[in-house]
Amino acid sequence: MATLTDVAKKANVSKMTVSRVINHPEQVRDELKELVYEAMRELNYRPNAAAKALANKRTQIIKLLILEEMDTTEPYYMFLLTGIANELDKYAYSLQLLTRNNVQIGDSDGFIVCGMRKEDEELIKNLDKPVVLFGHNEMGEDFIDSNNEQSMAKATQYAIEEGYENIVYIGIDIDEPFAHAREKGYTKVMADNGKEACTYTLGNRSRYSAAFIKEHWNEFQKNTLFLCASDRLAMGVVREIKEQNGNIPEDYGVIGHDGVFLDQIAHPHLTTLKQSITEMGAACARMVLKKVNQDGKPQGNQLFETELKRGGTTR
Amino acid sequence: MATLTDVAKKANVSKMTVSRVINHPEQVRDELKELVYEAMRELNYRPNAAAKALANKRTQIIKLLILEEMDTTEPYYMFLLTGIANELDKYAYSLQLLTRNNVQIGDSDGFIVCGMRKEDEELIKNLDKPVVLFGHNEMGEDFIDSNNEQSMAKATQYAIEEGYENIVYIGIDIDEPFAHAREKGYTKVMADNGKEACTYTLGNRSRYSAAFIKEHWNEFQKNTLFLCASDRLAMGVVREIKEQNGNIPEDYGVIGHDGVFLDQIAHPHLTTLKQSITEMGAACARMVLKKVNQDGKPQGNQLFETELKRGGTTR
DNA sequence: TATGAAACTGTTACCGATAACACAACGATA
DNA sequence: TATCGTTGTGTTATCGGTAACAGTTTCATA
Repeated sequence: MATLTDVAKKANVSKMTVSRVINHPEQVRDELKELVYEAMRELNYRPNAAAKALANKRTQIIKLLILEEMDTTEPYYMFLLTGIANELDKYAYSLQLLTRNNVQIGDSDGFIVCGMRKEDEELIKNLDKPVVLFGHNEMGEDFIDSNNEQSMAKATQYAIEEGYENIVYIGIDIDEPFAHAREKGYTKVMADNGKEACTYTLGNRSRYSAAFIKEHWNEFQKNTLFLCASDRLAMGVVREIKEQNGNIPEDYGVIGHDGVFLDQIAHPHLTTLKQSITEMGAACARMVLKKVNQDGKPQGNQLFETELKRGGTTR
Repeated sequence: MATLTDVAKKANVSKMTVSRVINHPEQVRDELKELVYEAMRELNYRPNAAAKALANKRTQIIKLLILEEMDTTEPYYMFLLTGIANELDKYAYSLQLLTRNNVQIGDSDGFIVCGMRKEDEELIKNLDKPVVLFGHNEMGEDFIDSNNEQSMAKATQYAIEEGYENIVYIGIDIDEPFAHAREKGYTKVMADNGKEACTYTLGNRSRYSAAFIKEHWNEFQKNTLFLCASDRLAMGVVREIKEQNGNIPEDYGVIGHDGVFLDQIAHPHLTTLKQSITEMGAACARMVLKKVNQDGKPQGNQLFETELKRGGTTR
């Protein structure tokens, strides 16, 4: 592997000049810059991350802290991970995976935290390095999230346009911002269209939503659409409607939310609001790195649109 | 953060002695060792990975190369990842996630490769650092895998003991060692018990197995168990049996394989052969690190047992 | 033409660890 | 007692970068 020194020799300049070309190119004459770039190309120079880290008193490590229990968790973390990892890679940063049990181990330059619940505030506040959250929060931390409200608004609008007479919202029974935002998107559009909102909330398990449908089956007339706050809930709804011999999608429609894996496992495939998790992961990575380089300066937040992906559960 | 030098001062020895206590403790007198340990504890010393990496001409990075397409992939990679990451963490190593598209980027001390197919041999052979595969292979590379043959043998045995008269094997239609091993486990136990093997292979999609059941429904008498090479196939089978109004688990049994996520999504939960992916991940990590420290010396392979996890699809 | 600020570029020291070598203390051997 | 191998510890140089400072060139200005 070629080093800075090799490049410097080849370009007939000092190591420092090469280092500058990389980190502060504006301080170097164009002429020399060209020479250096040329030498780097010829030698296929790749900076040594360890040396860089040592000199900068950095670790070149970002930790990803996953607070959710993984065995109950949906597989979207895989996408998040690749999104983050690939982006970090570009800056010679690497990713370290943490769970609740090993936060304290070792050093890093920053954190990305996901699966956070309210009771984790304390934990987050104790982190001594720049933090970006994956998921909305109200404690003022920078975050990346889906635009949950807009997402559900879009779905509701779509359901109305498709002519579903009754639109029932099945939300998640948890006091977290994302859950409220999703519900709000629904109620707002319903109100705007002079329709009456009909909202239920359940624990996020397909058997709960299945049980719910079973119990209330006679209340649901034909031409009803069930707008669910997660694909998991949507799956339970679909399952029970089929059990009751209801017709999907003619008489009953179902829309889920998340669009990661579950929607494709379901039969028929779910109509869902798909999040672009990989992109959001990349955004998380960019945001922490920026924050690291700006000495922890707040970066605000960034919301991503979801895509309405039509499956076999709506007409 | 305390450094080697700090510890050395506190213990009244040279840096080198401290370094030795860490890396070659047998070369240091017990008396001094105690002093050093004491100092390390008091200062809460954590070695600086970057410095270590630089001095050792290592990167302290292991790359995980995932060759499968992730959107069709089951979420067990999350478990694999945490298994690997947590283990690497213990040795101040970090994990870098790669997909097919960015193998060449940057440096590392070793590779863990998973989702490998035969056509990837070339790619693997070109890796210039120690490699451990997750998944059986016949190219002589060290690997970690489930004991697929034994796993299916166990399931077959179980099905026989439970009194299922006919046991049909639904395998995956792919020419890879794991697929053959699973089938072999089945056929062997069937032969040993004087029963006739009945084997089909399909593409690994639930709609294929569902279609298959539909097509052959009249051939399957009551008291048949379907032993499937994946939970995905098992899900399709369950779906179609229900569709045909077959009784699960009384008249028809279904056993899947993998035990990661899908078995829990299915309704009822699948009886499946659960792999302990997290442990296997840790084993991968240990193996590459050992290989790295032994200059690439072959490590052989390691097979993990699966656990027969009873769900609602067998009696 | 002398002068000083601005714009570049080079030198030195250092980040925190380790290997290789140098050296001291020790007991065993002749 | 002189010599030697062992064992244990310290010294030095080095890994590949970067910041801080020092030195040089350039050019507008007096």
